[in-house]
Amino acid sequence: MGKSRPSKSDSKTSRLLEQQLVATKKRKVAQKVVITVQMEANDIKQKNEGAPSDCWSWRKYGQKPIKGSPYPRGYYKCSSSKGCSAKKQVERSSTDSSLFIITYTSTHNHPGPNFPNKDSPLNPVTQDSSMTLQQPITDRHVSLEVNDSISLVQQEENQFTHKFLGTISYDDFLPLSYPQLMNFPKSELSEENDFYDELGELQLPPSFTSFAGIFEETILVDPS
DNA sequence: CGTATTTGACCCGCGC
DNA sequence: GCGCGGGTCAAATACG
Repeated sequence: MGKSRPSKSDSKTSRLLEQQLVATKKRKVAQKVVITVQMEANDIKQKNEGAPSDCWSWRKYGQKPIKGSPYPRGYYKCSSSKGCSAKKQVERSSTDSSLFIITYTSTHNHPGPNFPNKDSPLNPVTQDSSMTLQQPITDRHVSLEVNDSISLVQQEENQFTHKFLGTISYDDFLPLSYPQLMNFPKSELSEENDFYDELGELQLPPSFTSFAGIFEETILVDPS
């Protein structure tokens, strides 16, 4: 009978208050990484209808149809959501059903549940990032991208200006967990600058540069 | 029976 | 100010 949610406003209110408090107290730093995964129809038909699985466990908490796309977009949260605000969105390209667009937001606060062969995902990426790149490339190609500009797989210039597209194998950067990759020691970011400027001035360690396109977008919200 | 997914409602920001 | 598009919540259901 009851159609509307009873105590929705209450929880919402408290949550909103909390968010506001946080936003007011300290500026919020949001990170976003968009990667596009090209899979073969073979792979899709095999078993994984949805997105390729990474080493993290995700809990689906929503799905919405996207305007202009026949495929819906899935919203996932980290399974150990207690204290971990890592989120990801999985979407299929409207034109190429073999193209998956995965958007990662925030970072993990805990070690992954089952990590194949790496030390720990929480480790800063200072160890063997270059080694990963030398692994054989599998059949799935991945492109990583900064910002929410949705220009997909293109061969742009090799400069990491504000948009960079690289191609590495999916399995290669899996053990590194891309959200954690964004933990690299960046120079002090001016909080009042546009991220375009930021990305232009980003100083990446040499080993990192060879990663071909794993970047972050940092959004700074200043309460002023 | 416990946990993950489904699914419609709700909320919010933005453009007109 | 209103409508639209996108993101999240949470009750219900499916699944193990």
